[in-house]
Amino acid sequence: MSLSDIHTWSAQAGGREQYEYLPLREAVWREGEVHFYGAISEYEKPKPTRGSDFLCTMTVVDMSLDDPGLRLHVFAPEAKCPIVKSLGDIIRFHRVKVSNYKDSPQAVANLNKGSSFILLDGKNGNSYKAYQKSHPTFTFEHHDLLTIEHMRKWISAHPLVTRTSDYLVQIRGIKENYFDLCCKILYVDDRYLPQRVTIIYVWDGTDATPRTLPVLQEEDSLDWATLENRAPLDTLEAKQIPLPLPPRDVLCDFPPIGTILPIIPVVPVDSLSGQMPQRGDWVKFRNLAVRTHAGMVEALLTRESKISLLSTDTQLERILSEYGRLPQSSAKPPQSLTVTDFENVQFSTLREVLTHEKVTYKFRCLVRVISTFPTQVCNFCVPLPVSEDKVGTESSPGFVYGVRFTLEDPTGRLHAFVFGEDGAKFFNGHPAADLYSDSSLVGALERKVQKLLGYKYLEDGRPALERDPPWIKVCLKSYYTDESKKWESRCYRVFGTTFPG
DNA sequence: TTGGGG
Repeated sequence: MSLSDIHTWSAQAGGREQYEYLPLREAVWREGEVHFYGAISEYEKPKPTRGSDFLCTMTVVDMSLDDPGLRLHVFAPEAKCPIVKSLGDIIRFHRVKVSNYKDSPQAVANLNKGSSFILLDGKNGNSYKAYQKSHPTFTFEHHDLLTIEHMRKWISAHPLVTRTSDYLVQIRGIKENYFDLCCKILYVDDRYLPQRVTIIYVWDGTDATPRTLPVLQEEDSLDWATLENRAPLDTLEAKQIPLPLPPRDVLCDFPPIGTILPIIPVVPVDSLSGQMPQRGDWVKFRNLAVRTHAGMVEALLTRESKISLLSTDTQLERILSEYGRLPQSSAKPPQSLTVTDFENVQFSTLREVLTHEKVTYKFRCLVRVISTFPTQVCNFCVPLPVSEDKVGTESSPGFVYGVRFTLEDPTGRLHAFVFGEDGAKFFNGHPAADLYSDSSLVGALERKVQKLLGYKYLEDGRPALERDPPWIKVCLKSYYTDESKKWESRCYRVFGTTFPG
């Protein structure tokens, strides 16, 4: 029995009100209102309109019209919009108007004007119970059962055709002002709800291409004692270069590789309630805007953006080669201005450092130094505290290195301290000294640090406004400063690393 | 009424 047999038969059966369900190819040509069954091949979550309704759009297909199918717009109060669970589900619509838009047929259903629908699972063997219905009562005859069974068989044998977009990129390819992205929702951060700021963290397994950074402003007024004790992940307080990351317990559930892209809705949060994706979902964002903030790429969800369902068989996974832990944009094999001890130790991503199960541990990473504290090289060394019994003796006080680097790789950012002997080793050939009395040493160190921070110079010798730090290898160790709050006081240090300069 | 693959 063909689909049109079923459809025609439906008009003849039974005694009460009858609906003739048209094959979509026929519905497209029919004047006035039509009824049809369709398999959903594309679906966009409901969006507010300028009017009082929400608009939910989708593409429906059947055996008579499967490429590209029929675009369907549903106007309805937010609470009545069809909420489709998976592509390939089946929707039955009554009283839909088909018209033409830009030389293609287009169907419009208006729930305020008598349109109604039921929504069913599209997979074989599932129940015939609608998982959503626009009205408390609806017709359901034997022929409905047959149609659903017939469509399910067809759906299982026919891959759904979805349109591709010229704007579709992976996170590693984000460049343009607007883009589309297929990605997994890792976390929806509502911590800043009082200010009604929500951040949607997404991932697709690829690394964002590193951005240039602004030159650092002089800012040496922070107190060292508070620096080491400040929680390294306390994002909102970080100075100059922010470390915006979800809380550690959330981060621990994230994959170890690939950039986490924050998507920030710049529409009223209320208008998003119906379309806010859930943790774990794979979705397609359409028409996101790009913003770069402190050298990190962010996406903005605007009024023009849309959130679409993605078919569940979409699987994206980075090939875990020997370079799986290395940034996708770095040279292979990696080039580095530094040399580390333990060259045989495998690289870790900064996310692996941040989420490692042990508080104290040692790692080797490929990172960029995106800022230093202090910013002025003449403050890189501090006097050793003079012990009581030495006060008044002849010996001049010694100096040690005391610098904090902000490190970045595609997976995260953290602060790492370069202290004492580890600092002297890092700044190879320049032992700690009273830098205020040694301008030639300051000059030598400045040249090193500017290389590290990726400063570029204009033709007249002035530093360019943008800089592009190179990749360097570093050994990192994690430790804590407070026995009673090990995780809260966790810090990182650079060790076993030499920067010949 | 509302919007529509930029």
